[in-house]
Amino acid sequence: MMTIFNFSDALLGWYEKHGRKDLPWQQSVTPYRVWVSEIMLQQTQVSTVIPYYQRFMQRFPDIAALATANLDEVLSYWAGLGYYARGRNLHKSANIIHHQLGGELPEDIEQLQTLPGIGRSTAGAIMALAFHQRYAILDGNVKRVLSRFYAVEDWPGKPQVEKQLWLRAQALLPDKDFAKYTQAQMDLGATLCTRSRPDCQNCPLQTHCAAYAQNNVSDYPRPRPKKTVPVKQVQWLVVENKHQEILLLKRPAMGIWGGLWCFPEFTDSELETVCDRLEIPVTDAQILAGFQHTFTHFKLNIQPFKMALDDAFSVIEDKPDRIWVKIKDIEELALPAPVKALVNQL
DNA sequence: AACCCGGGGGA
DNA sequence: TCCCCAGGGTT
Repeated sequence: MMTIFNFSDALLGWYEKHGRKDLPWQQSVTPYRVWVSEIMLQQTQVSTVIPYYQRFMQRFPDIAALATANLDEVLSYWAGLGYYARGRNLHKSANIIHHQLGGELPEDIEQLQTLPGIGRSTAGAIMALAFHQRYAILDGNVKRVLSRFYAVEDWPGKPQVEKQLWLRAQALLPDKDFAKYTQAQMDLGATLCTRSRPDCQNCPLQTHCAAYAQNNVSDYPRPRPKKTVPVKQVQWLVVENKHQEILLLKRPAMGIWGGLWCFPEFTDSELETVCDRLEIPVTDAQILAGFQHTFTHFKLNIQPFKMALDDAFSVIEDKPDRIWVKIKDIEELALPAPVKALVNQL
């Protein structure tokens, strides 16, 4: 008697033995806990997320706590995780839920996707993990697994390819155990069908994996087309007053490091112009060690300077987007990684 | 140094 | 509808 290979059965069987069941967001599961974890897990690996998740849930244990907190505090809990729009959107969505949707996450995929920060894949994950409904996800793990399983000959980020992968993902859904199945896919991609050195010998899908049959698993997924990245130059000014406080400016909500605190930044301006703009006296600046910060789309060459204001300067009061802060209190603030790195050098 | 990754917003 | 953007971590 011939049996047909069943993808979801194979995956679920593997999950029972080898899947992860002790992640923080798998304990006392609620839609809110699933939601926060899924947002943090966008672009970010489990091991990085865990400590942030613990701290975040301790401070914002439910939707009401998050909605009523101020955005700066939310961002300070996000600082270091990257992609700060996620934190802003999480806060914005919590407010929409708290004030307009009766305080609970909607149990409806269309409505979930209207909330800022929740796209199709995250909505699918919430529907499956929190509400046990039959929805597919298509995160990086699933894209990698399916690209290999079907030997997909194009970059999975390409819109046309992505569309096909969604269809595949939906076609493979089981008819029950949606939460387990969703977790199983993520676990397989994260722990076994990894980008480098996948453990094909222990893979439940090995017998029907097209890439494995071709003996070229590591050629999938096909890479993103390359682009050359521009290098940008920027100067940062570390201004210290007589109270050993540092001047930080809040960046605009849009763009790089939106809403986070940074050193005053300039590119070509004269020091005099910069001081003028900052309403501080022109003082000799000392050059500090430069360093580079790399993004996917560009590189940033950062040249910091330090300026110590003399006793004659009386501190101008803080404004909403401008603050004088003691080094030891700086940890409380939402700072991008290279700012934190420079602070640690001071 | 190259590569990875969900969603928003503008072209 | 497509392309660009964003940031820290891993390899």
